[in-house]
Amino acid sequence: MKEQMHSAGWGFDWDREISTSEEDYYKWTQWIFLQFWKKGLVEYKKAPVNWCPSCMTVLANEQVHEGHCERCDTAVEQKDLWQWFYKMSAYADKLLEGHKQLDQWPERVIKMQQEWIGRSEGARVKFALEGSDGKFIEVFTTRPDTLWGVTFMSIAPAHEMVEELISGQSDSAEKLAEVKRLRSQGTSELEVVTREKEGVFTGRYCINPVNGERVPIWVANFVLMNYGTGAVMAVPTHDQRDFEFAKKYGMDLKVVINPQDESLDSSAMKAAFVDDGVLVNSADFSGRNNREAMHDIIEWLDAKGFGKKSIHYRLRDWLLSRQRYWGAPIPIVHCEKCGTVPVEESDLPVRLPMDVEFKPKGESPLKCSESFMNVKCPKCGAAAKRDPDTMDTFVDSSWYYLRYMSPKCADKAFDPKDIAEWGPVDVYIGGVEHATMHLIYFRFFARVLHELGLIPFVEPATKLFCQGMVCKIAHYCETHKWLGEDEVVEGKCKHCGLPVRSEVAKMSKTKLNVVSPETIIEKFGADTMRMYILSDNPPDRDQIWNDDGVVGTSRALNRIWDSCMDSIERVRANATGTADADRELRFAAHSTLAKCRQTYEESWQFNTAMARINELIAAIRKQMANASSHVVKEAVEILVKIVAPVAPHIGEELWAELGHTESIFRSDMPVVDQTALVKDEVTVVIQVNGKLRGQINVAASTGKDELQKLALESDAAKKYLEGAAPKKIIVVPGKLVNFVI
RNA sequence: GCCCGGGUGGUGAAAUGGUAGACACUGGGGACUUAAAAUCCCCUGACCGUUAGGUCGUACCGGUUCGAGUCCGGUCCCGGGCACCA
Repeated sequence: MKEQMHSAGWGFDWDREISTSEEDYYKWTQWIFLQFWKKGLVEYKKAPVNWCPSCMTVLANEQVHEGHCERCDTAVEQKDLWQWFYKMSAYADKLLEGHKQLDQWPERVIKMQQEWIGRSEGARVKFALEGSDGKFIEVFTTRPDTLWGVTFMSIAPAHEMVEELISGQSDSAEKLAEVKRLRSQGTSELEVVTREKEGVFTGRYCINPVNGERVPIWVANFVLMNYGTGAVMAVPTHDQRDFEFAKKYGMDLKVVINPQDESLDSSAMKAAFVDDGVLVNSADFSGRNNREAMHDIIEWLDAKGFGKKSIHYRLRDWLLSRQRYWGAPIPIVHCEKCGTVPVEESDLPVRLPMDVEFKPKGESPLKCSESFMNVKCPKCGAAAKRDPDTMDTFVDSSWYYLRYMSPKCADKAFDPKDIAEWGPVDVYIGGVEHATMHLIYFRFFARVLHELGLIPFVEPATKLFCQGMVCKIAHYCETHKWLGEDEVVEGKCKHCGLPVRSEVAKMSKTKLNVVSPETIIEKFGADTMRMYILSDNPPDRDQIWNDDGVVGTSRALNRIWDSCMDSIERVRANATGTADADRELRFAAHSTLAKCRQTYEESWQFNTAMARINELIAAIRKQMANASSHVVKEAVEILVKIVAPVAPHIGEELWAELGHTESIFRSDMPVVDQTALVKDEVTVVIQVNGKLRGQINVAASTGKDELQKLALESDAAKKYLEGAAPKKIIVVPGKLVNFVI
């Protein structure tokens, strides 16, 4: 990797190299954990993981296909584990608020983050549990206006009251077995939304506070424990998901909102009515517009003690624990007497042990290391155990930019002086795939570190640029999984002959569709590779990898070299050229210079800048023999200057060949001569009804009236107007004249 | 399914609401050469036409506009994300 970067000529400061897996880095990742702990932002709670009983390991959602393990096809279970969290949801509002100062971040990233954080306003409403002493189930709803239409309640399979609700009934065992099945179904959002909606009736009822109606309580596989309260009121007439569920299980339907001037018949409804309308069957609120009544309904709920206005976020707490080896060990000790106790800062780092067996045993690999696990409680000194888990690697990447600013700092995570000097990051570059996860963790960390007084800024990066993803075709065989390109022969798997499924996907190690730039460097050199990448397509657009065009870039660089060599002759001749040639060449050189400066400094539209460089090369070649020596010299030097940042090797070499003794990278970019950009003649298009019918060349200074006159005299106008007067004439000086007939 | 992007020649693409296809790749033709490579020049969206020129054309359908690849509404397809790939 490093070798590759060197050979490509990327200008990294290797003195700042860091490695998040080294203890001088993860020591500080652990230290930051302790600061979060002190601030009360660390929580230990139970959370489910995907568990493959055959592989004895925790699976990522992407390793689970239709409820089965990707590797061995065993049915995946959900296993509750005690795990560590950062309380990121407490920062939901602050993270949304922070978007206001991110005016140099792409709009789409902000949009995605807003959606991800998902602020929604509504109410929490308590439904009393029938036949209990004061117990209740609390729901969060964004639609308190539909409270009178509730016909059942759905609670998450993982809801803490499920066992209690179901117990003591003749068929409790069957129901619990069914709930267990629903619990095993996985909690990824994609899964939850796509899979068949299923439920189990608990046999119990709760009471709708607004009208005293009995509401059956169901356990439903589309309700998530980590969203809201884990319980939702169901209004099948006005929510499509509830509608489908009610139809499937034969639940009641009750209309509480009618479209304007129409009356819905619940038995005839084919889908939920989700638009706004007029409230009906809703006590005192009947007859009002549902949207307008919302606020009053919430106030009424509050006054009556039925519920409260509530703002809820989709953003969840950040699950840190990983049952893996690589990662920073969580600096916590579990003591029987003292509970969970943080490791003393002076005892950091908690080092990854070396005596670890990697056989999957269904537990963290660290757990088998006696030397690691057995420790004294930092509080009471009694024998205790270390936490066996390591941290999510997203934690490492949430603060590495600070370590880059202060890589050698030995006694702190980073030196405030360095951070003040370098931070925040001026331009942060990464793919959009990080829009919601990494970039939110990254912002969350900066905010907390700021509140801890450790960094002076709140937002970690002033400007964000998302380069497009490099994609390539990837192949998948049912038996042999992801295949490299050389393992596919005529659309079939080389190993078993089965047809492969192919898709264009982001390059990734898992999908075996990665290409390295080395082959291009070997064949054409680093300059060609660098320039080709910039020429090929706009940097923010996804790209399907293809190196067919590389020869074009290679040829362009050769032409630059040849032109420079030729120019040396011409310059030495001290020739005087024609005025036309001089003017054209100066125009080409300075307009290209202007484009490149603007591209490098601002727009980053490199592909079009590279196209303009090609045009300048052509102009130099065309005018070389006709232009004056000093103009040729100027044009060639501009060319070399604008090429050098992209192709530094050839740039430096040519600069020396042109007679300069100092490095090109120590010289300034030339300044655009505006007078060279002035054109005295322009082409104006003649249109008839918006269709191109001809063109005329006129002086650039031609005004509107004069242009209209000239256009009327043009051959095209004569031909298409046939002497008749046009209904309307649109004149855009310097551009076009459009006759409407 | 939801959120965010994208869709323009054979290919990568260009185009402040104003000449669609700049610049390249591929392909075709030619020059140079004993020959080949390299290099250079010309052509290369489709259809009609000998030329001049014309018609169509920016995923699809509709709208706004003198004028739409560009703006608006809807549809389809592809990619990214959906919280343990990182």
